[in-house]
Amino acid sequence: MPELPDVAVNKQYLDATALHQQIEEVEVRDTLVLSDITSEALRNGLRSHTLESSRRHGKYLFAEISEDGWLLLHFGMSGDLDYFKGRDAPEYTQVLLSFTNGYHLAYTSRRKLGMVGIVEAVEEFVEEQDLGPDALSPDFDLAAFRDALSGRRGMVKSTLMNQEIMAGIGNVYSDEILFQAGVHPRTAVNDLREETVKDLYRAMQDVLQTAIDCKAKPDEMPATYLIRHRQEDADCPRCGGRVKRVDVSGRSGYYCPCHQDQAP
DNA sequence: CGACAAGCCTGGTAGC
DNA sequence: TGCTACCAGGCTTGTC
Repeated sequence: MPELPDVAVNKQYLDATALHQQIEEVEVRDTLVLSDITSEALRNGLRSHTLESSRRHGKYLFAEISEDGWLLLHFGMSGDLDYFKGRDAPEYTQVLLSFTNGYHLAYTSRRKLGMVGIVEAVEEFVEEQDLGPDALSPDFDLAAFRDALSGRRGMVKSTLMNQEIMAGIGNVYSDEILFQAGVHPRTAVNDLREETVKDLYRAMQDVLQTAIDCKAKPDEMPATYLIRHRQEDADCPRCGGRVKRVDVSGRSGYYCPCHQDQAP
C-alpha cells in the first residue's frame, strides 16, 4: 500500500534488514519495472556493493549504494519488500537482490507499475521529477502548506494528491485526511476558509503520523478512521452517516456526506 | 464480461 | 493570445 506511510514503513523494514550486507547477485525478472536502466546496469551498479543508509521522499524510497549512487524504489500501486532466507522468492517478485549472508531482498509488484533504478543523487532526482516537499517534512509547516495551496483552482482531493504540490499523499490517505478534517473531497481549493486550511494541515500531519505508528496496517488504526470503511454505504465511524463514493478526476473518493461539508 | 484497484505519465483544454 | 494548471484516459494484471 504504497503511499507515504507505507513507504515509511518499508524504509523501517529495509533499515532493519538489508542494510550493510554485501550484494552477491541481482536478478531482474521483469524489465517493465526498471526505470531508465538496463538489467545489466542495475546489476553492475549493485553487485559486490552494500546498501548503507536509506532516505524517503514522498512515495519514493532511496537506498545509498556503497561507492556510488542510490538505489531507487517506487512501489506503484502494488509494490512491497520481502527480506527472506531459505525459501522461494515470493510471488510477483520482479527484482531480487541476493546477499552473501544467504538472505534475499525481493521487490515485489503485482501490477508492475512501480519503478526500480539507480539515481546519482536524491535531491537531483526530486528536482527532476518536480516533486514538492515531503508532506511530513519539518520544513513543510502550516505556512508552507498554505502557500502550496494558494492560487490553486482544482479540487482539494486532487490537490492533496498532486505530487508536485506536496509529495506522499495518494488516494487512500487523501480520503482519510478529508474525512478527519470534515471537508468534502470536491471542494475547490480557492473556496477553503483560513480555518479549514488549518484543519486540513493538522489532519494531514496527524493521519500520516498515526498511520506510520500503526505500521500502515488498517486494522491497527483508530476506530474513528475511514480506512476500513472505504466502500459505498458503509457506516461512518464518526457520525451516523453512510459512506458515499464520488469521482474525483477519475479516482474514486470515499467520504461521509453527513459530516464532510457538501460541495459541488 | 466489465468495472475497479493504493501508482504515475501524457495530451488536450479550461481558465487566468 | 499564451501559458499554466487541471483533468480524463492509459498503462498493468488480478479480483469481484
